[in-house]
Amino acid sequence: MASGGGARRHEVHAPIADGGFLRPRRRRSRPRNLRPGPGRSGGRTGSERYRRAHRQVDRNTQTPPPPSSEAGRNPRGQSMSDQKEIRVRFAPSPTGFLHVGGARTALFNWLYARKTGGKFILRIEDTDQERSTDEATAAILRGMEWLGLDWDEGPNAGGDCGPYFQSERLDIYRDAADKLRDTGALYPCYCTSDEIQARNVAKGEEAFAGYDNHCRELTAEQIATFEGEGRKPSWRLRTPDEGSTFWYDIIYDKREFPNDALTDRVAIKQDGFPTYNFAVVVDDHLMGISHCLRGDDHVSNTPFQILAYQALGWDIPKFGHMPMILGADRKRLSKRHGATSVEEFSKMGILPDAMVNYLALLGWSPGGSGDDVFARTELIKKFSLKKVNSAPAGFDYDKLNHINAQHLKRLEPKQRLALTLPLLQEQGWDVDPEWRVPASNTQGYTKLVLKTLGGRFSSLLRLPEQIGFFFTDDYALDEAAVAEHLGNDAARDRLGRLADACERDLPADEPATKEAFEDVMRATADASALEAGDIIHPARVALTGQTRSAGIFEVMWLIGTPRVVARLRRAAGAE
RNA sequence: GUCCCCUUCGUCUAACGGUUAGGACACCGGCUUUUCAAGCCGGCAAUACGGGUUCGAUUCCCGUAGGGGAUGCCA
Repeated sequence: MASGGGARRHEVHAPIADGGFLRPRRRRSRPRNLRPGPGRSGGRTGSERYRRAHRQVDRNTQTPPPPSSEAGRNPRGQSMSDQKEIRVRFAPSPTGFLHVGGARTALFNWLYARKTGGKFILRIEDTDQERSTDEATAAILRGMEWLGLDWDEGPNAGGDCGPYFQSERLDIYRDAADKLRDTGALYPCYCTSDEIQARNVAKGEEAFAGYDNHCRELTAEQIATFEGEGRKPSWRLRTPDEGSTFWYDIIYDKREFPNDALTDRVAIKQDGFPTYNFAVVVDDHLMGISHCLRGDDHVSNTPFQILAYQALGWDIPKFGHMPMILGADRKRLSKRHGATSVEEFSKMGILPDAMVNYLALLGWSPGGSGDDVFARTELIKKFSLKKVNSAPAGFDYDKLNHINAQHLKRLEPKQRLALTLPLLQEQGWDVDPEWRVPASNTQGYTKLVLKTLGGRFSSLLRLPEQIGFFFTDDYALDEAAVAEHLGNDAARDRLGRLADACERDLPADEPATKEAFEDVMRATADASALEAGDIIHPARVALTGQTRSAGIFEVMWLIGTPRVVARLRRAAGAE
């Protein structure tokens, strides 16, 4: 933990840190080498140059930007990024499936790009060799495709700023790191995390209290000793001890961190890979990212990243940190809350458009009053980063289901058919010419079946049970319904009479209309001095196996006379 | 421990410092109907707490409580 010393620190250690201003500016003699070369060890940790370099961008650490100008929200007090092309990105690390939090982050970036005519870039952050897998990358890509979040640059899409896998950009990070080593902004640290923790504990602090800047001013001898022991350094970014680092967050407005609370974080790991915090800066800059929109959990990484931009002498993008998504219990969303990967939602019968609609509503709102159901195009039209909330949002399955049902209901007949046909195939359902139904093929028949569903077409999962009895005689029977409506002689007798009437009064060789079925049904009821309902309810159970269905006369019309009669007789004969 | 953030009906949220605090989900009731949905109509339900500032605070400030995040050579 940086304490005391302040700016004087650099002076005090000048003999060590500043190897000599007469020295020719160091070339990258071993650009691929992440360790200090033998001749380098004295090297200039470069306090002087570091200070100078840092002063140039000090605007960003101490002086507030000009007040109340249009550019006032720009950390650098410039308006140029307002004219710059808008480029945003989603940068998942492939350590698992695409979960709702990541999907929402991706969505907001996508919406912003589509809204502004900017570019949406997908970058895979696979610098963690231990945890990154190809399967996870594939799963994330699948998830993105399912959601319909198409990217303009990235895997399978190409682009001028590739490669889009961080693991293929190691040279690039090395060059950037070399630049920083030259200025002394990066210095070697030989501590292991165990050692750091042990020191923290020894000082009476918590083990995870952070790095204590132990190796900040190592002498040449010390470095030589460590190297002699065969230790390899990580490279940490020197952070200032005074002042503060701040930015104007698109969502939170001003965010400020006192520099003395910042520790020197690792930029290049011992294995030569960059840390996330370093790679993200290099990539965002090189890929021309104008707006860095990400989860709220990155807020405390931002000062470090800003410092890295400054050390590199690069423009700083705008940052926007969106609230987290929590479970219904306000805890971080996890498996025990139910589905968390977008593919699970797909299996649950959620439409991509509905998922996108619901996710957009988590932390964002179009404002005003009215319906919350929006088509994708409406979402793009209405979306605004300014309306993004700063409070974490809880995930609500009820609302997701409602929005899904609404999207399902608004589908065109053609779209409904397209969703249903594969389902039919799965079940092996087909239309039989013997049925005497008003359609000659499965597709036409299904179209009619779906039409009867009307507003009942609200769940893909329930669909098979909703329409099964149209296609097969082997449909499920609701036992309670059977017991209640078909469990007595009177009801069975009525169904027998209805079957008789159907055979007697309906045309034998052609499909009967639903009106004809209704006439027969009502006439049968009248003849026995019954209410129509007394015969309709048992008939529904007999014909569909359920107490609830589409209008019964339409059902009969689509099932066809032979099957109607057979099912009625079967029920009538049941004991 | 330290740093940062958040807090409006149960949930998602709206509200230039002046509103009967609005909408959506869920829930309840009614209408409609051959059932179930759908649809339509109606109902229940909130500014976390305590102090300020102000003629007036959901809104601005401070504190408290609760929640979240960070504090990694994970991203």
